[in-house]
Amino acid sequence: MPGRTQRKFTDSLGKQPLADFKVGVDNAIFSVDTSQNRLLVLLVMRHQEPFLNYWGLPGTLVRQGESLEDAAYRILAEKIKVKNLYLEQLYTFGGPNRDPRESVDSFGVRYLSVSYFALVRFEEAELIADGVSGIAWYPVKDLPQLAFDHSDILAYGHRRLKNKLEYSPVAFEVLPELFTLSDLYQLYATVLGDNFADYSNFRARLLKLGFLSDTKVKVSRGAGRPATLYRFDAEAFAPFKDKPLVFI
Amino acid sequence: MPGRTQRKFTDSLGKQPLADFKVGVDNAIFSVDTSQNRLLVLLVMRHQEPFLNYWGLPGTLVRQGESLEDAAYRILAEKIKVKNLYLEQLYTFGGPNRDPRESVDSFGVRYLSVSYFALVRFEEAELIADGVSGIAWYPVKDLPQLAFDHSDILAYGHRRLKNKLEYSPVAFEVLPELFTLSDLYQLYATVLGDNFADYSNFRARLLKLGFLSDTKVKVSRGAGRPATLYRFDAEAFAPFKDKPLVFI
DNA sequence: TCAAAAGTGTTTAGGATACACCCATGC
DNA sequence: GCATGGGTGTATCCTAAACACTTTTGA
Repeated sequence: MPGRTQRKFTDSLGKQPLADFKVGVDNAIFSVDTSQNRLLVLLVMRHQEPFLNYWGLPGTLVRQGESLEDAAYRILAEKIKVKNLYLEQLYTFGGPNRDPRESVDSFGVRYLSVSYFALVRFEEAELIADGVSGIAWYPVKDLPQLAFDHSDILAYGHRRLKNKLEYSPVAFEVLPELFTLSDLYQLYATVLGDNFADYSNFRARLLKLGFLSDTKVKVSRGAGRPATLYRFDAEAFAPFKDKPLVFI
Repeated sequence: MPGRTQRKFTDSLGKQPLADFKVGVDNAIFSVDTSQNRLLVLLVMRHQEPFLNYWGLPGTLVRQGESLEDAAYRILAEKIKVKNLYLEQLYTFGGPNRDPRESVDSFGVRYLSVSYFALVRFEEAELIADGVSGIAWYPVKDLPQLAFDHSDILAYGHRRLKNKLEYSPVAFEVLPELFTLSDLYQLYATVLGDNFADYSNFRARLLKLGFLSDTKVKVSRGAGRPATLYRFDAEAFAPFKDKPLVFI
């Protein structure tokens, strides 16, 4: 489990031989459905053992000549088409016996999982249905039982996503180039939950920071006053790198 | 490099066979020498290729039946004796060709490194000198050239340590059970650098939070007014878990 | 008695929070 | 006109930050 550890030493293995590993990559791919205020995660139905017919995170084993990150992009590209995304490494799970395959089809080969988390734009993400395999967005508040330790990975990814939003401009990787302040607010509010600042304060704070440039263009969406479109100005954001809680 | 990534997809490997891995664990072990206000990191001199006679992080390869964390504790215990420590996983580096051994002595075996970072109490840490191997504390501000990508790992570990201090009670894992507020302040100031709050404000803030219990015991260290010894009250800290910036 | 370290208090400026309120549009 | 969402302003409270000051010890 990620996080804090405090433990006694256990050095009693003597001089065991080295373990041989296959390395897997599992992706926790999130998106935000702003129309329904839901945070979603991409799950795929497994069609082979172990955990046949369970939902799980899209994953793959790393191939020769392929970097970990390459593998993460490959499996992502096999499941959805997106133009914009944010991706970063999460955590590496590697205890012995975490994967049932270790006991059966192998001579002591261990399976290690490097997990990645990604954020993609829901509206532009096209799921790739290959005819057989189930693939679907699930609300993180209402998940089925998952294969392996994928619920742990997901919980950890969710926590990381919330933290990221608070200090880094990930949101803009996933918003269209031009967006309204409510778009931005919706995204924050649905990811961070309800005990989040109110709209007018969020608005005032962000505008004051000065890295959102007003395009003067208005857009009308149904009823109500038309909203101004803004653009994220990466240069103007530079001074805020490494500063905590920019967005709170 | 850890952190943000945004990149085009590269799926052009066709159906390569899976890669076989050996998995290494590298530890960035930090400690704080409060008497000299320096943040230190533990380095060992390498006595074999690759990078013969370079300094590097203490590391080892994972053995059969051993978890990643077990391996991290094992290598740590081989180098120093400590009673208290904090240890957590950092990042996994696993691109092809990051380790020179991949090209020579193996048939396509890849080397992957899972890095851990640890914080130990400087005063109680006893280096284990095995006669031959060099092993030493180096100030992070003044490092020699390191083997592999160990400088990257270290830089990342340092960043993580600074963040941890700001919201989590790691400091108390590494302070004696009873400590003075200056002890605590020194630790924060030397890790976080000089643009840190002044002593009196730090003091006032922490006491107000209410998870430091006054033991009423005074201790005199040379000249100056004797200091009060405090104890960290984990229960009283509970409400602050998951709250950002508790300590700065 | 003086330097050194611990501990207290005060002042000020900026930001978070909670609102009340005005504006522009579709129907 | 009126509901709907966008946008502005203001009063209050709190805390960060800077700094002056007092207390208690060893030498």
